[in-house]
Formats: sequence, C-alpha cells, structure tokens
Amino acid sequence: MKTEEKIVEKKYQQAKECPITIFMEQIGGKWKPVIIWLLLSNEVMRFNELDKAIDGISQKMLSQQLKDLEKLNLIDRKSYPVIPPKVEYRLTEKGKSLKEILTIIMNWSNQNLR
Amino acid sequence: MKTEEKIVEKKYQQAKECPITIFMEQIGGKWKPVIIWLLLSNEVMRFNELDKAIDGISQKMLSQQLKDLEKLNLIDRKSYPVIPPKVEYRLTEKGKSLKEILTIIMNWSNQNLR
DNA sequence: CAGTATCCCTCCTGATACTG
DNA sequence: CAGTATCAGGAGGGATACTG
Repeated sequence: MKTEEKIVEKKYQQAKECPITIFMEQIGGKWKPVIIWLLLSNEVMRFNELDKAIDGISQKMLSQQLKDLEKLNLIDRKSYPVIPPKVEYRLTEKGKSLKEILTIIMNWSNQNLR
Repeated sequence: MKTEEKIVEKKYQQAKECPITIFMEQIGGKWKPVIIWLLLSNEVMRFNELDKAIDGISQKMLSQQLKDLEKLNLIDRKSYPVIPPKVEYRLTEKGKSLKEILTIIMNWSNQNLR
C-alpha cells in the first residue's frame, strides 16, 4: 500500500537520519559545549585546567566527555611521557568550525532565554 | 583573598549563566528540535499529527515536550471546545526565529557527523 | 597530574491502560 | 481526539577512593 510505505519511509528518515537529532545527541548535553567553548578561547588546556574551569564537573565526566569529543575528531589529545603526566587538549579544525554555531546559539539564547 | 573571589566569580558565570548550556538544556534533547522542525515546515499541526509524524515518541513524552515548549513561548496551543477535541499547535514568532539556528546545525551536522 | 574503579541513586523514558 | 495515570527498567551522573 502506498500510504503505508510513505509512512515507513518518513519514520525511518526521522529516526535515523535527522541531522539535528544526531547533532544534539553527539554535541549537546551538559558538558561538551562548555568544553568546546573553553577550548575556542584558550587554544590549549590541560586536564586539570579544564577540571578547574568547569564548575561542578567530576573527573569521571570530564574524561568521558573528552574521549567522546576525541572520537568525533573534534579535539586532539596530546600526552607527554613525563612525570608527573602532562596532557594537552586542543580543538581540531573540525572542532574550531563549531565556533560559528556556538556563537549564534549564544546570541539567540541571550536574547530569548534566561 | 582576591584569587579566591576570582575563582568563585568564574564558576558562577559558567554554572548559571552559560547561554549555550541553557540553550542545550531547554531546546536540546531528543524531541524538541524535531517538533520545532516539523512545525517550521507544516505551520499548524494537531496532537495526533505530531504523534504520527514523530517516530518512537509516546503520547506522554509528546505532551510533556509540548508543554515545555509552550512555557518557553516557542509554540502556541489552540484548543477548540468541540467533541472530539481538537488542539492545534503552531510556532510563535520566537519559535520561528529558531529556523536559522536549526538550519545551520543541520548543515554542519550533514557535513561533519553521521 | 591525569586519570580509573566502584558504588549508589535519581531521573528520564517507554509501555500500557485509562478518560473527558 | 488529546491527553493523564501508573509502573518499571536502565542509563546517566555524582561522590569517593585509589593508581601509574
């Protein structure tokens, strides 16, 4: 039946392909935008710096979110084999390209939310 | 102590005022962007239409998300006192102003995520 | 310093059934 | 038609302690 096929097709589209949903799942959430935002203005940050700069985050959450962002190729992790350990995080080009979006969201939010 | 005050001030800023975090909390998530996106292209939709159009959503979730969006003044709910009930949802001007953001997110997502 | 490991608990969500 | 009521399950997230 034609109408049924149409519905199925539509549903599939929305469930698996909606790019906005994918974005929200992968970049949204409580911590990822903050991390990206900090790296946009600070260029390079160490784990501890991020930890101190983000209020309320736990080390567990921070390392988890950083891993996620690394997998998405949005940030680069550079580890130095020294004691004590030193690890640097910075944005990739792809990560930097989020600046425009985050800026627009920030402006809209400032004007429309509180 | 000056440095301590600085830290406290910084933390407060990030925790309570970060507009991007506020945006993600209020407009992000699994369903709200989809609802807004549908209303951007369809102008007016009834509860049942939204329910059918959004794959996997439950009535409970749908009504909850619609209430949230209404509170944010992003959508308008118009109820007709007829039997069977008829309720229409449409975007407010504020809601429509999200089109630009969602479009940019969609484009970025299409190019950078999968 | 830069993380893991562990426990614990809340809240989000889905499923189902019901109603004005 | 447009919701609400209720319950259960699981993932997400916090607190704390530990380690290379």
